[in-house]
Amino acid sequence: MNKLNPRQNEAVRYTDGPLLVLAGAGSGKTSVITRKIAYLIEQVGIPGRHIAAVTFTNKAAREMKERVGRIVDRKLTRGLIVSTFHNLGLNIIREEHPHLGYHPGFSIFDAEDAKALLRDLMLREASADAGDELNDVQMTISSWKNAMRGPAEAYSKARDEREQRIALVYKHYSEYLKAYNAVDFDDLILLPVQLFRNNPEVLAKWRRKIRYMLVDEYQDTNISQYELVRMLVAERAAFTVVGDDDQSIYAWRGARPENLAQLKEDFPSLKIVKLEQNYRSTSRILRSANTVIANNPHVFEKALWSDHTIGDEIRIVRCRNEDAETERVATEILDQKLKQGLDFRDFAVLYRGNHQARLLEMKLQAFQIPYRISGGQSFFSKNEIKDAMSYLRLLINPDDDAAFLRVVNVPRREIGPRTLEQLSHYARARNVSLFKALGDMGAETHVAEKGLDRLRRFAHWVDLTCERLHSENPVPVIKQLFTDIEYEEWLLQHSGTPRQAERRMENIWYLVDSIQRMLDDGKGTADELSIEDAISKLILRDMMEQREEEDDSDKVQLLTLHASKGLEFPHVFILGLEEEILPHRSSIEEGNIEEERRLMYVGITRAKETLTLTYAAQRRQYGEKIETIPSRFLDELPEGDIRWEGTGDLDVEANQKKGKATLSALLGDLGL
DNA sequence: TGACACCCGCGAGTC
DNA sequence: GCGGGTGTCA
Repeated sequence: MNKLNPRQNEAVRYTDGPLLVLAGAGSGKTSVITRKIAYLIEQVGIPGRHIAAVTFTNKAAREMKERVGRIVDRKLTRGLIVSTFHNLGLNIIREEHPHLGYHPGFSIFDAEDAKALLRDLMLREASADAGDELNDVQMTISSWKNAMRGPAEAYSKARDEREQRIALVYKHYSEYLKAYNAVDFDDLILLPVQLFRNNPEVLAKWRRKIRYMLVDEYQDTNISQYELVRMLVAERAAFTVVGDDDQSIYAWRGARPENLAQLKEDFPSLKIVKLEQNYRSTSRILRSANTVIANNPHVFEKALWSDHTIGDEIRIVRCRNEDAETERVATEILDQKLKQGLDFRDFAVLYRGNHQARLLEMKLQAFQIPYRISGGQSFFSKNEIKDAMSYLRLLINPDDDAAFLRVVNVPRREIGPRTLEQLSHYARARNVSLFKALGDMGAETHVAEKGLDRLRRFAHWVDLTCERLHSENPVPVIKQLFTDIEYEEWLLQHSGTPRQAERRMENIWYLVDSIQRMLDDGKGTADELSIEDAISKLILRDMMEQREEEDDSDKVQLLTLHASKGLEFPHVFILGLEEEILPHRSSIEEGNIEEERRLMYVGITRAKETLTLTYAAQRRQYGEKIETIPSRFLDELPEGDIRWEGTGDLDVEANQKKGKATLSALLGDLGL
């Protein structure tokens, strides 16, 4: 899509004031943002280093960066910020850490580290009951942070005893993070906001730096993210935000679609441009999406249209039970692939909950259909990567207790829980990190001589490696580290097969390589990274996707409706169009049907050519068979654009026959 | 440290 | 009904 339509053009060229672009699904919003960056640099004359474009995911940031790189001269994009909110926050914190009381090389606790710390605090302080589940505590603290509420305020505004207890844990949690020279993900946004509030000069400096700001997926911003944007753009209000209130599906993790309407109040001169031409789907698919979403109240009205053909009817397939449902999808994929000469990658199956994928997976395997499940284990949650990252974190910040505890006995150094408990007791009494405690722990402690000895040997080795990391070429030092600890041996002992161990070791080398690449990339430029910078950036980077994209083999895509946002597929199936599934039971109970409807809307608008909705008349749920009720959203579809199938019963056997026939046809096709 | 019994709870998942 | 997490043995 090289030529912009009039509305897109307007969105790109309007730079006189604050701009909100309401971008419907498939209306080319990424094009608008990238073209606008080019326009700002080339036509308006704002140097790239004074422009910041912010997204939510690394993937989106990467894509945008790449697209800008394709249309703008590399020299002109120097210093241009295209990053996630969290990366921008990290850069601000890194540059301003003295104002915040952090030391260089501070650690970033991921959700797991944070959880471990909270678990520890809850056990220790007994300030929270067993009734306060760990996840619940973590979520509550996170939501307070996202709403920019500190521990003191959280305590004073606590509505009940439970919240008071959590506020106390929150207080200790913050203190410990600070003591560990660590921040969590929420802090990456929160700390810059607090910094800007308390230091007008620092804020002024960043306002001078960022002269124009663009925000993608604006409906997904939470309170603190919006505040960050608002503070940075100030009265000058040189910004463009792009969003779609109908695709707001993350309220449960703090997103505030209200921020769209709020913008109009905070910036009365706000101009609004609507992108309503859809370049993705057939008009039947769009009409269906429009009529469904019309059942939601709207602050901003919009209607998608397309000049594509009318396309096939939306099919609603009733199946007898969930077995028949998933089997139907499998056989249909084979059938359509064969009849229409399609590839497996042309199909996507969407569902409300991850568990729905399990049965589907089994059926696809049975029919030997290759598939890819998104949302699987990410690169950074792999154990070996977590180990490696913890070693690196420990090297740049020895006070990082979470990292220390993870690696102190990996591989085995025969430092057991008893020794560690005594060390941690000692550290707690003196309010220092475990590593520091180790440094000045004397013979007066009750730590057994053997344990102490082993701990000291470990500490000595860390110190030594630390020193070398800063005085020598860092990457060979890191490689040496894994040799030192005989990590490969350890993997061999702890993996199922030698092949698996080998693969896991390859992951480690891949990680080391990317550190090398990050250091090389910035060499000699203003973006040159120190080893500390590179490591902390890595914590926020998901390299998994890059790896997967290399392997773009021909597979059916299986994903949740949430994970499908932003993607498109020629042929889409959505499973489980049933009350209590879509809309989800808890949403019905909470009275939050609107977000479920948006989820349905997102699902429908993923489809380019055909859309098939299925439901099971009977489903096993929590062990018992229940008669289901077809989803209310089915009734909201335009009657003229849908076709019901399988309303008669007994289609399971027919399906199975059809499936077998298709399978043998396929095998015949392959000459098997 | 691993094998196994038992119990719980059942939503989506970015950084 | 089942997967995952925890606790308890050897």
